Amino acid sequence: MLNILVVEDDEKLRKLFAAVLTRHGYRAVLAENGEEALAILDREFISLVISDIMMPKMDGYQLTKSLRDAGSDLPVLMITAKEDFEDKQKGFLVGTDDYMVKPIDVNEMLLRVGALLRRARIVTERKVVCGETTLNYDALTVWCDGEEVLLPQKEFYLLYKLVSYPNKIFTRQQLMDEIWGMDSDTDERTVDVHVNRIRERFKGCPDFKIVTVRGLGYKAVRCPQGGEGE
Amino acid sequence: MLNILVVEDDEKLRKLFAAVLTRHGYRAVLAENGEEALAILDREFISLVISDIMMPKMDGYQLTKSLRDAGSDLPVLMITAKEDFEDKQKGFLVGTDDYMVKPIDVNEMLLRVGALLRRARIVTERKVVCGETTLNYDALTVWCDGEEVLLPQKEFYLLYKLVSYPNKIFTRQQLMDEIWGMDSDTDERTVDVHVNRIRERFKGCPDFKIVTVRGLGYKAVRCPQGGEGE
DNA sequence: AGAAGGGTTTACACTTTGTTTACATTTATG
DNA sequence: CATAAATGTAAACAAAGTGTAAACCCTTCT
Repeated sequence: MLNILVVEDDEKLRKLFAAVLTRHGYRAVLAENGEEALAILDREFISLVISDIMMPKMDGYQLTKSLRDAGSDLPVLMITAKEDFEDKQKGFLVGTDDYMVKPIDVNEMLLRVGALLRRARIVTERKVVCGETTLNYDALTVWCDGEEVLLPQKEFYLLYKLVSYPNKIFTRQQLMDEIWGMDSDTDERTVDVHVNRIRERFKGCPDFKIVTVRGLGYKAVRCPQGGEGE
Repeated sequence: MLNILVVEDDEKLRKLFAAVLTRHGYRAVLAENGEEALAILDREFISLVISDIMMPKMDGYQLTKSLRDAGSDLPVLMITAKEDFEDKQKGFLVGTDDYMVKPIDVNEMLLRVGALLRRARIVTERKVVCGETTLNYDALTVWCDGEEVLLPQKEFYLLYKLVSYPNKIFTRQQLMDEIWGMDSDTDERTVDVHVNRIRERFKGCPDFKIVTVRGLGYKAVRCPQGGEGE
């Protein structure tokens, strides 16, 4: 499922967009301004941002600029009012990928979202390769040892996160925030259980291992491969 | 060899596209505007059109419209500048199949060309083969296991869609949008019921399987066959 | 060694999601 | 017009995924 972050201060619009996106198989994540958006981006895997320009606290330009400055190439679809439009260079100079002028036609929005996602997917195939093993984010599958396994969502996202940043230690809290969402009231121990399930499932896989870092959390390590001797 | 018609008034771009396409095994046919393009289409067998929107004499919208009015469903990949987008209805309503926003990334272009051709082939051949099984779009029939079965529309289209893109996961919503239409108010669960009917009907068929991806949707997988090769 | 503080494992309960069935409604067909 | 076929709806049912808790097992530190 693709997560789309909608950054819009007008509640009505926000809800409208969310409804439309949800209806078309995306998951909409909502923020009222750029600050909130950045916080969310920090902890959730977002595939595309739809952002208004005029907003309190942090506007769309600033938001996009922050993203680009941080080296992200997340696609951004900007929403402008006609009035804002005068300084249209501004928007694109900071790295917007596309824009729409209010009033928004939701079908147009869907088309643009589709086109941007297609492009983004082309540029960044969402796969992680680790030795002979490949994780396919879109299919929730792991190709390992000659067969493709379909994982449950939580397990997959957890594994994907860990394997995407090999050797990086994640605290349980970080993992919870990212995969369960900030406002989940699930117990931290649950992470352990899922790690256990993943370990069980891939105990035969020679390419990676999930290592416990006592007192801190977990990390994935790539295992050096046996073209060499044992 | 597939012929691709490039309609672009900027000579530099035209040559760039031609070079890239040629290098990847297509034959590029060039036109400077819509009028020229139509003339060429009249006398050459073209598989796909890549057209700029803004051009002298006849623009991309008009070209596409002429094509569609003449009953052609040739795939058209439109190239737009961001500014063209103002009169948004225009582009998509006349039947563009996909679009790219300038500046064009040629790799992206190739991928989109590939995708469109693939889709077009499915559309024009109007049948999909999967192992020993053949789906015939025009007759709504499935040749499987030595006999031809006529399916009800919904069941057929659903199956056809899934089998046309093996391994690709479709959300219920995507399938609804495609087969029932965007503004259908039919319940998503209905998809399940049809999937169930299809499964029941083809439980003996060894060539494909419809797999549930919990929390996401459905996908078709081709079953590796004993003995047979590719 | 023994206690304390993690971490792991297991079993189970609960929730969410998908499947199946029966039936009502609509649409095609003779 | 009658009948059958196709489709949609609803409800009962089944299963997978997920979370909780408790028991167990290490490591570390005094």
